[in-house]
Amino acid sequence: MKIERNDATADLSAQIATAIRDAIVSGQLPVDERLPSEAELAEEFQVSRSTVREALKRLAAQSLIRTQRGAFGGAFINRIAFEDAYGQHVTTSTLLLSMNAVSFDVACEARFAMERACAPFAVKRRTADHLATMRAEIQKQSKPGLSDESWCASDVAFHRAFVDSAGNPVISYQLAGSVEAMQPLMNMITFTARNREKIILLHTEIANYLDLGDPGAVEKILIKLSDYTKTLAYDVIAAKDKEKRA
Amino acid sequence: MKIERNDATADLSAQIATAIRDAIVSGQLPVDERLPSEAELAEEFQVSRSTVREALKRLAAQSLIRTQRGAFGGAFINRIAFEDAYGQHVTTSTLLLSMNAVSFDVACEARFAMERACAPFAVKRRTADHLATMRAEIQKQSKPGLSDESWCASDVAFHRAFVDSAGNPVISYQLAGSVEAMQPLMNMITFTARNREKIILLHTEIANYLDLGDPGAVEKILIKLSDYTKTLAYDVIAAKDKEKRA
DNA sequence: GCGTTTTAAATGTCAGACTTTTAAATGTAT
DNA sequence: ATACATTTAAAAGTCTGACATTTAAAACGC
Repeated sequence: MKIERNDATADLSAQIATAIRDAIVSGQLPVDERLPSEAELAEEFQVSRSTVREALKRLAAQSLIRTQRGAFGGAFINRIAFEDAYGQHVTTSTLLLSMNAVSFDVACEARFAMERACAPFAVKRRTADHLATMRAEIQKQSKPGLSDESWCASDVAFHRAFVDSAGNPVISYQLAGSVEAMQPLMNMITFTARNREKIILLHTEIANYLDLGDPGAVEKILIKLSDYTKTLAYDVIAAKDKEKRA
Repeated sequence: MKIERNDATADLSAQIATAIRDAIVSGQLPVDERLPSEAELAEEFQVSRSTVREALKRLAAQSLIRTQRGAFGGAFINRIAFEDAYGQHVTTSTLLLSMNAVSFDVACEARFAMERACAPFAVKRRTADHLATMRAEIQKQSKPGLSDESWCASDVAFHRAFVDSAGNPVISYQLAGSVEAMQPLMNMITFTARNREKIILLHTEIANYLDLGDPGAVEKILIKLSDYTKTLAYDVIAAKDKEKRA
């Protein structure tokens, strides 16, 4: 591994983390390879062990390495799992939306545009399992007395099943960021029984057309769902504005 | 902030990082809020300062906080910028593809499916700037003697401009992961002059139809481009297999 | 040969000191 | 009084050295 500390202004631990990260990303360090021990790295980079540890924690936070205690333990290059990547992506996306005043419209547009892109693959590859999951979520959504939060969670689960039915893990991963990150925004909406009824109808139509294998129809319903979601959001925003002025 | 350390098996620094992360993600800590000093956090969580520091470095690695030295410095909740999120997303996606033996087909399908989803918005919102960038990249690609690496970089720049022309930052962010993460895979392909010529033609057509405002045509070209890219990849894989057997 | 114990190597944690940075507070001269 | 220089204190950054804990290999005993 190269000892290249480019940005001399940054903290030592950040420089070291970057150096190791670059080595990992560029493929110089194969998966499951063990890094030198903390003491050895400290010697190599001419810093204290604490500094090395801080660098390693940075890498661990990104799932680039995992550490194992004990003899023959150490820091190992981690094969990043889809699961880990999901989590990070969702966290980042959620914060990105909530902190940057991304409008509901923009987030909604992005999400449904990408969901529509799943339709052609979903009709080809959806399994009975996917359809069953979607229909189970629809059942849940029909239950009276469901809290807004549980409703939204079920909504996410439904859409997740739909996206997964496209049978492409990369698409599922990328979309996790858009679909799940919108949940906090959706949670702001108070869904009336009438709202829910309409959405459940659209969900049912999606499941049905997916079953029938009509991608065009699925896309059309998704557009309707997107439009309706936006309408509901408008009402919430309008109500808030009114409140503010009062 | 709550002192909740759920997973007693994890390292203290990981537990503390999780506790603070949860507080940030759930919105309990507003942007630019200052966290207590390291010494205060150490007291609060009843651990040493080093342990707190390791926790903070983990959060810094995810751009959740930024630290400032000096009096009135400290750790502040960071407003995560699209730029930071881009970088993390690209790093994670790149490793996800390279480490998990995601087939070229799957990655390619995901990428072009999502790029196609941009077409309707791109034709509506593309500016003269976007078109100029795309055409400039096409010019670059026509230069003889361009290295494969430079060629791929320009290819990414072209597609990035196309995606950006959809005028939705969330779409741009999500797609960065798919488009840029494929570059290492694309780099494995050796592009002959003839290959490049064909791709340049398709790029030109995309720019032209974008200019004309025909989303259907753009999508068709993107499908052609996707198919052609897959063909080239097949050849590389076939050649490698042959080499292996020899 | 198999189970147990020992051992050594590694990470995890702690305590305390020192360095550097930074902005506010204070002082000083015009 | 204002502008500039100096001091000061708070905080992160770094280092050193110690000890605790975990773990798998090696040594040992039966």
